Amino acid sequence: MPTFAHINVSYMSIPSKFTPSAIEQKWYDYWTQNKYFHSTPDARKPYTIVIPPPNVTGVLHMGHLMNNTLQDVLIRRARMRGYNACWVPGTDHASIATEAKVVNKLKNQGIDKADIGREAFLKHAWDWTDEHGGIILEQLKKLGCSCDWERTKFTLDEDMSASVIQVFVELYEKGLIYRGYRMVHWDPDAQTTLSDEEVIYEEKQGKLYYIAYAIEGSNEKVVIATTRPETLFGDTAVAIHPEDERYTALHGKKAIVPLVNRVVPIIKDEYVSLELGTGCLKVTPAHDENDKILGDKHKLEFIDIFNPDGTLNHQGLHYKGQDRFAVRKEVVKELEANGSLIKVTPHTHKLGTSERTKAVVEPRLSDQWFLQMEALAKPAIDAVENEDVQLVPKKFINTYRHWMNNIRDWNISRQLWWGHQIPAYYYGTNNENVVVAETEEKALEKAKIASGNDALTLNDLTQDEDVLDTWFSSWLWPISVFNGVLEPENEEISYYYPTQELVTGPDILFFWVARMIMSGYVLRNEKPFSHVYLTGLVRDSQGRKMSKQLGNSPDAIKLMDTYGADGVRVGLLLSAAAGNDLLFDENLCQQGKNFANKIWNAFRLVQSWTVDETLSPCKTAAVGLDWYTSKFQQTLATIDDHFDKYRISDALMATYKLIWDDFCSWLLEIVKPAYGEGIDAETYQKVCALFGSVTCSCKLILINVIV
RNA sequence: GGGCGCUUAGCUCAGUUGGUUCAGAGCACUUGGUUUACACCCAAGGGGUCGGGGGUUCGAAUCCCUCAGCGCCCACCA
Repeated sequence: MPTFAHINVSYMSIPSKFTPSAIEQKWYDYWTQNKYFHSTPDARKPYTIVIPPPNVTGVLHMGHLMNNTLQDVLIRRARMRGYNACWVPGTDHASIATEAKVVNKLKNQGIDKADIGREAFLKHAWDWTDEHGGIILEQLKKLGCSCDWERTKFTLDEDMSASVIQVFVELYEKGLIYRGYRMVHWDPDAQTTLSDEEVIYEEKQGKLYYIAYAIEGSNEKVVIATTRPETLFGDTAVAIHPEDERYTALHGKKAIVPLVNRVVPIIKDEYVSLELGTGCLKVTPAHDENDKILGDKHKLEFIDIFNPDGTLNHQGLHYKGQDRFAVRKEVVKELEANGSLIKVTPHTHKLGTSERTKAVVEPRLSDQWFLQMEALAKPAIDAVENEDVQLVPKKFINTYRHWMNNIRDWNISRQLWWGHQIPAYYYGTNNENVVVAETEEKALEKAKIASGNDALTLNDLTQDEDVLDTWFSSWLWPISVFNGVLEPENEEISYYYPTQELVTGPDILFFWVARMIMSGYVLRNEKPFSHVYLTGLVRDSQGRKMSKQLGNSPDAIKLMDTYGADGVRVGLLLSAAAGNDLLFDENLCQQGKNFANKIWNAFRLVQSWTVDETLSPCKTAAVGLDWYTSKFQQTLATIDDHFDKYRISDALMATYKLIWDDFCSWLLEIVKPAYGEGIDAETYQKVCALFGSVTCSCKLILINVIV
């Protein structure tokens, strides 16, 4: 007896090994023998999908449901068509997000991360991971995802970590990775740098402050406009446009920064706009990217006024130790009191905020590791442009190309502990020399050679404190899960790579997809996947983004309990046009649940019939069967076509109508014997066969249909 | 500021190369039926100047221009 939908939630784990497993072989035989689906000429070739690894301590949300249902449908279809389908699951250590959670947890216990040190902190982080990790994988099983579970990977697994380190070393040796003192995005909450992609610009209503700076040796003043008066402690120049006639009198003069009374030069630079503000600019080289350029050009002093947590350091004088935003208010008051504040006007501007912590990002100068991107981007751009890697839907090609053509070097170091520690080792009296190697021992060898000093010992080496950006491990995912970094020629990677599909959201097109394409070419000179299916965002029925704050995101687990995994899967797929956001409505899950029940009821009906051997084949039924058989073949071709074009919801709708309207409402009604009467053997047999085939087509989507 | 996309029935969306298979689907709705598979059913039905305006064409939801509204991505401007 079959178990069903909302009653029972089960999952099938179908392992795919290099040689087909027994279960797999059984599936394959079943499909080929029954010819419900034509096996393709490519049958038995690998068909691989690597899962976008969810955060290890994460919980299933609507996006996951959508994403993984799609992957499951694709992988089941491949399996049915006779491919050796392999779907690799796994989780991501999510450096910054996980570390933030652990820091918070410790804080609640009155423990400060800095006090306990790296080792003890990592112990806590691993405890946390062991406790919460893997929950999300169990939830995926509940959703019915037929992953190859014994292949499950975690980005901090030993071999995965070794892969990351090796790639770092390789790219460093190729000269693609370098260390540089740059203006980077600093997240004062997480106290780490961020890559450009991790900064989200949000429009904020701010103010523009007009402040008078005195001119040295005169009673004149010059008025500058700024949105950040608190940074005046770091001012080391005032800039004007060389041809600005309003200010020709200032050429060669010096200005006095209020409050600090620092005498700074008035510099001339074309960069200054004649229209904006007052045409006169304060220059804070340490805290603004443009000002840094001016600072370098005019050889200005760089004065860093902030502590890592966003409070002011001793440069902030009497504001030392106070938060930057509190200081802004106080500085404005003080300026007003001494008459330096001329006026304040409202001003909207885009503020950079941290993707993870939402903190306002601070531009900050520091030593960081970078990966040169320009050379890596070239083959990756070509791959997408000539459709060697196909983006579905195509509209994302433009976005992709634009980003890739303007790509900047990737800041890959993070001032965190949870992650892959950078394999760079410093030595020398001031740690001024650096070597990069997979292990401490290898580093020591390199250091000895580089320094010519054979007496160096491990104690003379200090490893870089920083870890790598999480995405620096994710970008290797399709390769590293098959151990393709450490053993580039191994059987598995040669067989499974490149993979066929990547299913993910457009929000990580740059974070992840583009970088995987780049890593594929730089490490293996081959694309990582042939198709990228970009799903839409799941929104609520009013079109709002699902978010914790709004509380409009349904509990994925509860949803499955209410409607069954099948109901939820159908509900999501019904509106799953690629690349379009979908407005999620629970009614669709209800529809999905109804669909599952419809099949269940049809099964009960057929089961209830008793065969009467004395009856000769019914003629009406034969006509019905012929009609339905042809209808079925026709629809099957349509469904296949929809799938080939990634029109998953259309494929589902075609299946839905075939079963509901054609099979149930027409065929079964025609064939159904009158109450109390039996059915002839031939008709019964044919109906059963057709029923088997009809459920085959929905097996892609419904996981529990077993007849 | 630059780029991309969307606007079709009450709702969510299809509509691929412009032409009697182009005005569609599902849900919702209305009416009738059915009470021994399923009220999670069956049948029939109503409902849209395809965002506004202009143009190209024998012919436009489909191509071009323009306006309006919505959304997304990118960008260092005080």
